[in-house]
Parts: sequence; C-alpha cells; structure tokens
Amino acid sequence: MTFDDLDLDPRLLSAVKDAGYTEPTPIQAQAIPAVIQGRDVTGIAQTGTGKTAAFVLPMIHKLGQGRAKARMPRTLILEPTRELAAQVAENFEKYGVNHKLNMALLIGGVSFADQDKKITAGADVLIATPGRLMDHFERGRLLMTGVQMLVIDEADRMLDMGFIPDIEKICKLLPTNRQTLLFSATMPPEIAKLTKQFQNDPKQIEVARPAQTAELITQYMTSSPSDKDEVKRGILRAIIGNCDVKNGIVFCNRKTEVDIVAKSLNKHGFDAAPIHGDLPQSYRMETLDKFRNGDLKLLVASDVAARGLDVPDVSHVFNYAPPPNSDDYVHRIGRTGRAGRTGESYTIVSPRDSKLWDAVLKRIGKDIEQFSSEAIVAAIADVSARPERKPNKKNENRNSKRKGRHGRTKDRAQSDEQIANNDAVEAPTIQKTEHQVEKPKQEKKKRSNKRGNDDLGPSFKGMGEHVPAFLLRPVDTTPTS
DNA sequence: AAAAAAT
Repeated sequence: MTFDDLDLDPRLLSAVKDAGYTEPTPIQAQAIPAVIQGRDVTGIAQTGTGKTAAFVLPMIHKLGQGRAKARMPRTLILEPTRELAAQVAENFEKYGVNHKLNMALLIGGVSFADQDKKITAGADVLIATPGRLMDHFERGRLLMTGVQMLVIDEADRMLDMGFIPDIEKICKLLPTNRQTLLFSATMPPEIAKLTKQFQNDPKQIEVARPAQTAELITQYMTSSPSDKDEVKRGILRAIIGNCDVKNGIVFCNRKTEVDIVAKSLNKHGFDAAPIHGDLPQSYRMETLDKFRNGDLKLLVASDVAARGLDVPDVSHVFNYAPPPNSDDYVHRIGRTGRAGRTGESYTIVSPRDSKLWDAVLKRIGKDIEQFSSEAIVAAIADVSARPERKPNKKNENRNSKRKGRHGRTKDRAQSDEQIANNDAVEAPTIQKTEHQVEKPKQEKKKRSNKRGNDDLGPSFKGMGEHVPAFLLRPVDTTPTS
C-alpha cells in the first residue's frame, strides 16, 4: 500500500513525497480513509507510530475546500503540552505547504496578541493547549461554533495532567454535528467515558507499540549506596562517561533537580542543558531545537519530555532516579530504541528510591541487570572519602546560608538554585531573576553536609571573613502560605 | 516523592 491509494488531495500527496514518505504506517492506513469519510475515530497508539500524520493529513485534505471566517476556526487540535502543540504545528506546515491554510498555535508562555491576530484574520486550524485556548475564548476573542473537526491528542496524558474537565468544557462549546478524533496510548476508564460522551460511533483503531522495550532497549540499573545528591551526581557522571553517547536524555523527578544536574554536568565538561516547565518557553524551544539538530548532546529533563516529544534517535536514556509514576518509566526509556534502532537505559536507584524501583520492576514484569564499573565504584569512594570540613567562620557562614534550602516556601526553594550556581559558576543561568536575600535559620551551628560539596569549589566570594549582622539574626521559618 | 497547564 502507498499513499497514492489513500485518495488524498494531489497537493497533499506531493507534500508527503517531498517529506520523504511513500508508505503509510498502519495507523495512517486505517485512520485516513475513515476520517475522509467523515467518521469519528478512536486511535490507540503511541508516538512513533505516525499518529500525527494520521490526523493532520485528512484534516488538511478536508480543509482544502472552503475558507476560514474571522474568529471562527474550522478545526481544533488539542495537545497536552506546549512542545507537542508546536510539533503538530510543524507537521501541519510541512504537509500543508501546497495549501494556503491559516494556522494559529495557541499555547501559553508566548505573546497573546500575535495569536489573537491570527484568530481574527481567520484560522483554518487551531492547535492549542487547553489553558490558553480557554483564555482566548473567555476573553471573547474566539467563536467555536464553526469548528467542524476536533482532535484530542494524547488523551491519557491529558488525564494525567488533570485536563479532562477542560476538555469536557471545550467539547460542550463546539457544535454537536462535528467530527471528533481521539488518540491515546492507553484506554483507562476515564478516557473510554470521554469517547462515549463526545464521539459518535467511532471507528476503533489500535496499533502495536513501535518498538517493544524488551527487544531493542538494553536496560541497566545502578544502585547508589547513598541518597546524597553528590554521590548520585558522581555516579551519573561515571555512567555517562562509560557510555558511547551520541545523544541522551537525563530524566530527573524534580525541576530543581533538573537545574542542578544540568549545571553540574556542564561544570564537569558535559554538553548538557535543562528543560522543564518553569523555564521560559523560548528557551524550551531553543533547547529542544538544538537537541534535535545535534547541537546539544545531553538534555536534562523533567517528565515534560517523557512522552510525546518528537526526538528521534536517542542513543541513551539516563534516569537520575526512577520516576514516581512507573508508567513514566516505560515512556522515558521509550525515547531510545525507536524505529528499529537499539538503545540503552540506565537508572540510578538510591535507598530512598527502592520502592519506586520495585514499582517499576513490577510494571515491566522482569528484572533488570545491575550495572557497575570501576568509575562508579571510584565515584562512590571519592565522595565518602572526602574529609569532613573543619568548621571555621567562613564555612559557618556558607552553611548557615545553605540551611535555607530546607525551608518550605517557594522563596526558600530558590536557594537550591543558589547552590547550583555554586556548583557550576560558569554555567549559563537562565533562571528567574528575582533574587532574594537568603536568610540563615536558627539552628545555624549544626553542620549541614547533606549536599553539594562534592564538586563545588569554594563558593562564596566577596564576603571574606566578615559576616554581616543581618545574616546572623534569627528569622521566622514558619511557612508563609 | 512529580510535572504539566492561563495570567
């Protein structure tokens, strides 16, 4: 079977050929004719199966006739994350080169006015994350009554992220005689309910996972004897140093961890950059572009990157810790071993994470080989052999500042970044700029060796032996919110 | 134990 058999608009066929495709994937072969016929479709498929083209192609085909009216988009694609929305937009442009269609990408973190202009001019398609779409709608800048086709992509991801109420709200704003396509990697009851509620006799299409984890991904775990971040960072470096990494993703569970690990890796000469939801959208896009183009070797990521991101051909996945949700383990390591290639994944498991790891093992239903190396043993030994620092005024000063990180408020969490900055002074800083005076806590005499002295050189500069009085004053440490 | 998404 070829694309020519699919009865698509010749302009589309030529765009598809130019993109280098001749044969539709199974989901494309099944979905495209059904969508052209006007049927609702429920597609169970993960990324990497050609799912995006399965709805973008027939959508463009149908949009080929007719024209958009001002503020009345004709089709709507909902995506769970900004990056995914941007990727779908790229696909839309790629396959729509021979059409004169107007597209508006409605995602947060970027200018509202530019998006509004596009809607006002008349958009054939809106590609949106739920929050920004609702924002436009609630400001009365958008009429949904002209939408003839709705795509809900990555529905299970939407569910995980708590978007289902938004999706329901949006569905109710659309005309009932529209066509609805829903795609999801899994079909939990909540999603099945959604299809019943908002789809009309949908054609069910299910395709197998592209690359089964067992075959192409070699998985390893390395246990860390300590929960200390300095130990884990040392192990991580030893693991990465041991691999022949073409490009890889390092997954962390927290955004602050992402920042710190990325900076630490940079400091030790690795080509790494962070990506997570608190970073500016422009930086997220830029980093992802660099990573795709091969200008960046290591992407240090939160689970924003676990699913859906179109990053082909990753040679390695490193888990700084097992993910809190064991399903995400499968998604994370699924970033490698794609499209028939082989890949390796390494997961660091420290004592604190043993329960998470048990959940992962249960989830994948097999045991995973323990990986160790001389470098790892050396890294562990190196940290534990490090002499205790003698308390002196300078250190006391520094440690008292560090105490700030145990605080609960957001303000306090900021001091993690301060630590990261110490970790790698020369690393580029793209963090927020608001900047607060750090305050010592009352128990300032207790030494804090809990974190971060492994690779941190002398960190505080410019104060010398002098300790300003305000730093020694006790502060109220009760959370403010 | 998390992250994501509107300002």
